[in-house]
Amino acid sequence: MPRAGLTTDRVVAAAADLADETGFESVTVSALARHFGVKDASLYTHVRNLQDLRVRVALLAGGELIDEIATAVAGRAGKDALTAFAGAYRAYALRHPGRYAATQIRVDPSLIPDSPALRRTAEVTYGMLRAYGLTEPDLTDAVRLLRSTFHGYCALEATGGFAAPRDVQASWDKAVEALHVALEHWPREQDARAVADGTRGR
Amino acid sequence: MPRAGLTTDRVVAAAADLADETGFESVTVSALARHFGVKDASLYTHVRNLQDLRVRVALLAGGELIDEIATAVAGRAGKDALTAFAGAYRAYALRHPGRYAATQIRVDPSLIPDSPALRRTAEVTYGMLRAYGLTEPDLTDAVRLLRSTFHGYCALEATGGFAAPRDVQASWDKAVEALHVALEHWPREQDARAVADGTRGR
DNA sequence: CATGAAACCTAGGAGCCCTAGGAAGCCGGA
DNA sequence: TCCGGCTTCCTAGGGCTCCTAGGTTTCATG
Repeated sequence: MPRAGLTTDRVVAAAADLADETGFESVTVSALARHFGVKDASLYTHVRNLQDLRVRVALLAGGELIDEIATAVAGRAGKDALTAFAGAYRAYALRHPGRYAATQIRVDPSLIPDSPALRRTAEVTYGMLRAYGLTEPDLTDAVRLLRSTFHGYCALEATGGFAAPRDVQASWDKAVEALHVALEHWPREQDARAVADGTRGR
Repeated sequence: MPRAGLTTDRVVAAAADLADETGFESVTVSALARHFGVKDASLYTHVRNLQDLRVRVALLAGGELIDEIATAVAGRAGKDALTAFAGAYRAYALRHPGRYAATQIRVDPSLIPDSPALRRTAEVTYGMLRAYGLTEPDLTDAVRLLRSTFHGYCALEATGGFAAPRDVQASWDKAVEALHVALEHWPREQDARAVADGTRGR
């Protein structure tokens, strides 16, 4: 019987495709083995276990995502860069729902430095914000705000969270504009004082 | 042998507690049966299947969440209401990670009208935004922006997405302030035109 | 052609979801 | 008090999953 010619990369790529088709949660060693016409035990030569497979898919997807974002942002600045970043981000999430879901798993922090994708993500994101003239810690706060909104929007959209009869693309564009406004009028110290005296718990 | 005295409500409540302790994904019929000292087949008297159990946990958590938010928002308006809403939202997500994760599952749209929690969520959210003077479709856009940011932030925080050495609570406070700024300077039509001529894809 | 390193296999254990049908507790009314 | 009858909980079992141990086959290389 001829061999399937499996490698770790081929297995991971097939897992990513399967995730996009049927959902990241339903990516299973058995289903993957069926796809290759192979017994499931055979896959454990190329992948340590299911967790390892998922992490590999996550790193693959994270790299693809930041590559597309970096391409879209290249040569742009300020609002221009922000809308390009946002567009590329959501486009990837819609085009590759399973891969995108993979990027959200909790990954062992010890192997984060091994991944160039995560470092590049930080570089591109902070670079995009340079035009807004923020300094630490506001810069980190702004990055967290953007990541949260982008991810939250895509996650809610993916799970059917936006039921209202309003075009989702139009809402997205408005949200990006609103974020741009927030970045331009970023709350500084004197503004923060007023809120601190208000209703915040601590 | 005395009976365990199970009911659907008790099973769902135990599932929610188990979710908070060990994660929503690891809530299993078998584990739940062990918790009650009962065979797993016995639970199928009270719950149709695992999917049904998860939906019930989601509806329970959604109700609890909106109740706490409504209590926090009551009697407040504008920025005051926004910070109260945000604080109650994140506090629930941190205190009940498993229940909160449950609220994010995709639920059959046909049984949404049965759930008063979802209607109340819409009422409270739209009511909170009244002070900002927005009208449709900006109102829906703003609701989507807030939900996205709140959910995205809590989701990223839960999966360890915020690695930078910056206090997460402080970042959250800044994000809420930034959202308030965005709502006060909400981009209107004349502003939108400038962006439309810019880099947006379509 | 031999040999060593892989890729791939069979066999099997354990956990999970779920169904079908039987036994046991608990309630009402006679 | 006793006796149906309803409900709860059980045993039994099938199917799918992850994963390990150890054997066999394929393939490249000397």
